[in-house]
Amino acid sequence: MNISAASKAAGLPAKTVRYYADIGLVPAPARSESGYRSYDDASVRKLAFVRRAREFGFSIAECRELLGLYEDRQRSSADVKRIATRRLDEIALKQKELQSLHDELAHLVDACRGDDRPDCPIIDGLGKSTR
Amino acid sequence: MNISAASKAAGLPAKTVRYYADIGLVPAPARSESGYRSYDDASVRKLAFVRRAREFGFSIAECRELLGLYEDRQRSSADVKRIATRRLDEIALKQKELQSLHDELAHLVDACRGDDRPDCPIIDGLGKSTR
DNA sequence: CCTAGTCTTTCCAGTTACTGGAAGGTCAAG
DNA sequence: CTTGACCTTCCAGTAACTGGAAAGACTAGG
Repeated sequence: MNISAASKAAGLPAKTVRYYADIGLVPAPARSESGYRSYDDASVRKLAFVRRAREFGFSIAECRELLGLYEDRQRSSADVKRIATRRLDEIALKQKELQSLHDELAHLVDACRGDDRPDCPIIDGLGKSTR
Repeated sequence: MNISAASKAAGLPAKTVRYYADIGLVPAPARSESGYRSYDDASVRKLAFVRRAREFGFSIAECRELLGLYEDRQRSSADVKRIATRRLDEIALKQKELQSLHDELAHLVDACRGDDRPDCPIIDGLGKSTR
């Protein structure tokens, strides 16, 4: 499988696939005689695993950790749960922040007539410091 | 006012205050004889305005736009409302994504015993492609 | 067999929004 | 007069890619 087929199968841009090998996140793939990278199903699964983990917001460093656990037949699921739970806490925090952001901004937008007059509650609201 | 007083008043790190002038987001401040930057209340207000806008998730480019409107006595509040509403839509989208992320991950964590056995639903769940 | 078009390669640079750190000048207190 | 806190500039690094140029490889059509 050449890089574009593999990248399609994994759901990642080819550039990113190369990049992940460059930084050693995944092992460098075998090469054809002419130098083309060639991928098998196992590498594609690993790449897709990383894509999913990235979509879950895990950093590259965390993906490295998770991939290690993914490959380690001896790993305990406690390790994985610890990492995932931390991530879950972060997500919850982000949700709260986003909610108050949304509420504040929505309030400002509501208060704005949106006409051609220079008087604007949004601008005024942004100007008011919360600190 | 020297930079550290101004940065404290605006709620930004001094490095960031310098940076904002470097990229021309805010005008370069006056200098003392010895070369120290000196700020007045108006500049601090502008910096705080940017901080708030950044906290709302506006990009530097959008802040530039908003600052322009902030300073333009002729601007219509329709312009501002347009930008803020777009941002609000983005926030709502982000919230939805975060929610499904949270649900999926929470489901995996729930299904995980978190013991020392190598069998782990989180790892398995990440491995399963959604595409 | 040639050619056009699509892959693929490497490498370098740019993105976003800062942040860290070194080397050195300035200022106020004791 | 020396210490220590501030200030300056400049260079480099971060995260995680993304874009693009230049050049080699492969495939199908004529």
